Amino acid sequence: MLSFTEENYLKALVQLTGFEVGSKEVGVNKLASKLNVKPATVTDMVKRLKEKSFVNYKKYGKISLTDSGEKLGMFVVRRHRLWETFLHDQLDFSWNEVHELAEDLEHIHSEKLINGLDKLLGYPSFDPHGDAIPNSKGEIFIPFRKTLSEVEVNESCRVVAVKDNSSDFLQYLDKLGLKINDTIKIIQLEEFDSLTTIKINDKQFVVSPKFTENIYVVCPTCGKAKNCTC
Amino acid sequence: MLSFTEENYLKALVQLTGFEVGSKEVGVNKLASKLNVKPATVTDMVKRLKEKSFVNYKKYGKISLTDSGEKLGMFVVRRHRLWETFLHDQLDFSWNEVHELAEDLEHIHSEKLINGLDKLLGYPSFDPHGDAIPNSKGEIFIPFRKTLSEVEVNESCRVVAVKDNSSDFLQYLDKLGLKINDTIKIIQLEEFDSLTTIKINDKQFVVSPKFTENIYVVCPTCGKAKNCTC
DNA sequence: TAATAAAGTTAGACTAATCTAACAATTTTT
DNA sequence: AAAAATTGTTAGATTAGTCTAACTTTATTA
Ligand SMILES: [Mn+2]
Ligand SMILES: [Mn+2]
Ligand SMILES: [Mn+2]
Ligand SMILES: [Mn+2]
Repeated sequence: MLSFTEENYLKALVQLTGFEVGSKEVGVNKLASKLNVKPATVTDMVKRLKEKSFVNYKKYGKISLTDSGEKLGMFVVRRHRLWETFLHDQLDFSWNEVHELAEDLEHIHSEKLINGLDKLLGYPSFDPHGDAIPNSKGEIFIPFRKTLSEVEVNESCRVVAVKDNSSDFLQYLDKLGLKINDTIKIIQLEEFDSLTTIKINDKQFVVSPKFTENIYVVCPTCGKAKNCTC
Repeated sequence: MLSFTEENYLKALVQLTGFEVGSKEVGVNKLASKLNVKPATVTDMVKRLKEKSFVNYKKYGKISLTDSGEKLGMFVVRRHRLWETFLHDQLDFSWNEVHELAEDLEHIHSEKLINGLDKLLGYPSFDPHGDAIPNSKGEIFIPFRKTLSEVEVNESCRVVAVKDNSSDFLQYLDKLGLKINDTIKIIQLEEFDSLTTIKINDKQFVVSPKFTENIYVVCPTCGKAKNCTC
């Protein structure tokens, strides 16, 4: 059985090498800062994870997940996102309250519990932040999306997810009244400092790249993010 | 914040000194065997709990809970029993599957979560085994009950709780088809070896004291266990 | 290519929770 | 009251996960 800590390492590796763009490998320092521990600690732990065949690694080299490591990490993500959905849908938690608690709940080991939860929630595909939920086989299907910063002036788009899940950002979105599935129209873009004027539900706001780069959107008509001919 | 282990000690102390009959104090050996650790381990831990003012204790003396220790222990029991009820009522777990999982879930710290669960479940008073659930103030109300072994021949009674929560016992009850709220009639008692003939839903069984001493019942008419004049 | 910077490792230490084995105090029995 | 049994404590060891400080390897830059 995996310890909480081992699970956190595997989940972090999935997040850093799995569904993020870029490489399938990661360095000790990056993993350490993701987990808020010192590099020395990671070196130690990675050796143990290698012992158990969850990672590929050699001294001074990069770290990557083995198939079994990736699968286990993916299940932690599944549990995390299902709990977030449960808290949000069944217990009326807001989207900025669910993450912290899910960090604990994700370590409860029971396939029956998690599949029961999945059923209770109606087999949701996305969590309250719009992130895809891995299925009971550990498979995840992430739809193509682009960030709001990639949308042209005068175009409209539909919000499908939030990239930055921090409580600060989510509360800012609440202040703006922005929710998943809302439509945003780009009114104007100031090239000089990238400040963008947008319209959400007929209300107009000026937002910075910190906003536009952290909102995932698709075409409101066809639901695609690429090659949309609408 | 309390560790899992500290919480388990406080819960065990509540169970041994709180709602069981008898003394409000307990010895190191008894606590050790309840927690499946060695007495030496308990001595150590009890010193730490005393440091934090959760127990009263002096060398070679008995252990008892302080008010704050009892309150915290009672909240662990509340969480445990609410989770058991959730698993049973919402996720269709049987009453012999809930305990083990609740042993883990009871350590998730969130007042909001637990009160949300309480509301979702309709503020239940009893868990799937018939045990009283402490309320959000940490108060518990345990109704008077007697064991089936105290019921006279030819009398009927209603099952309100199960004393032995072991999976083995619960599965035996399932085999007999016995559930909370069922009515049992004592048909005959063999004084020699205390074997008892009972009737559950018109079916007759011969059971041993291991059964009759582990089933809590009340009068089917007035719901009382003492001074019933029905 | 040599110097410097960045990234990674090692050694040694700490804490919480546990154990075993030896010992000490208390209680019960004779 | 002495012996025996029970109950509880102490000392020393172990394990997982973490840290700091010193050191080594690899990468970047001049
Ligand atoms: Mn989250
Ligand atoms: Mn999420
Ligand atoms: Mn239980
Ligand atoms: Mn119970």
